[in-house]
Amino acid sequence: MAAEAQRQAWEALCRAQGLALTVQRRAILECLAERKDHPTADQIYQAVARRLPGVSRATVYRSLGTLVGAGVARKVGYAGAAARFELPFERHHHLVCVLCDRVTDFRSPALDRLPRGVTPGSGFRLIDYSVQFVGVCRDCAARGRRRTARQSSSRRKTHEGK
Amino acid sequence: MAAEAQRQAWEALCRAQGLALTVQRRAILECLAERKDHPTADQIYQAVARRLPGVSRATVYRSLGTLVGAGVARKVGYAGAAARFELPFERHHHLVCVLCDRVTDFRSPALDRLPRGVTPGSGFRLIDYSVQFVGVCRDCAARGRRRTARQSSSRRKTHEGK
DNA sequence: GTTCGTGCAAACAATTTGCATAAGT
DNA sequence: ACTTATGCAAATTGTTTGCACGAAC
Repeated sequence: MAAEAQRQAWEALCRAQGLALTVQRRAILECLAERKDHPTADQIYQAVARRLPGVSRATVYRSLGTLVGAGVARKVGYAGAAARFELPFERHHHLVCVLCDRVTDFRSPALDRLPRGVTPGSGFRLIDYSVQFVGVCRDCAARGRRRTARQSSSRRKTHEGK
Repeated sequence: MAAEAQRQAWEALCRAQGLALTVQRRAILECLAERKDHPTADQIYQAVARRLPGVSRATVYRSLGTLVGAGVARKVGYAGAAARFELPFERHHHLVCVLCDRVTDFRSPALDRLPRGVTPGSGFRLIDYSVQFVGVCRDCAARGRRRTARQSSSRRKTHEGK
């Protein structure tokens, strides 16, 4: 697996920008590397806390901010909902569920060379782009739900079960 | 101007779904129709409150939710930041600034026929899609800012001035 | 030894909710 | 009349911050 390569890549990135490689940051990055869903900051906190009891939620939020700023991690998700994170590997796009806010990756060769001649003009400094498909995910559709029942999110429990 | 047509369109939409056309909702929709930026719920609240003193922030949030659910309005914006809203007119895409969270419309014929053969498979019920360009907007680039100085947001003041 | 990062607790900001009242249809 | 929205206030949730201590370079 390319896990090792991936780790080295982010370590290099951090060092290049003078970011200290603390245990906490490593744990966060490893957490992101392990899961293919797009955890919220709080979910990451919980995962990290399992291996690293005593971490602070603040640290997770702060680190995520730093890592995103450094380009090591990426922030995705639906506006108005909790931010979700991922490691920026190969280009892909996102399916966002308006009901549960969950994000699913979506790859499509057809969409991969978008910015052909597309220059978000007038001084906009492009960092990244992706196509966002908004809709209702399979799970929510199956359950026939309607409202954004904002499933008693994080803070303590780890819902969003499978 | 097509303003009148637009208004009739959304009134029809609301009626079709049994949504009451209250003064508040009208005000909200008119506010959205008037401005070309993508106001946050709170900014909408403030605009509406100017013409309709006494409105409640809760009403604005609730109405926006309802309207989005009915397809009369659309929620856009950057994950983790305050949600922003717009009326869903002709297809367009968004430039999102990671520094100030502001959203700018971006039209591009090249991007308009995206979902050609693109089927976000496996049970995902597509409602809408758009390309999100993430980066630094001209203003922020000019100011050479760095951090998400989360400009002492809304609640009372109306920054984001231009 | 500095500088940068963490933990804690508290502050903030964004959004939601329960309930009684006031519209809308 | 009946149903659906509003206003108010309070509760939740998501995220940020100030400060003293501890860890990386």
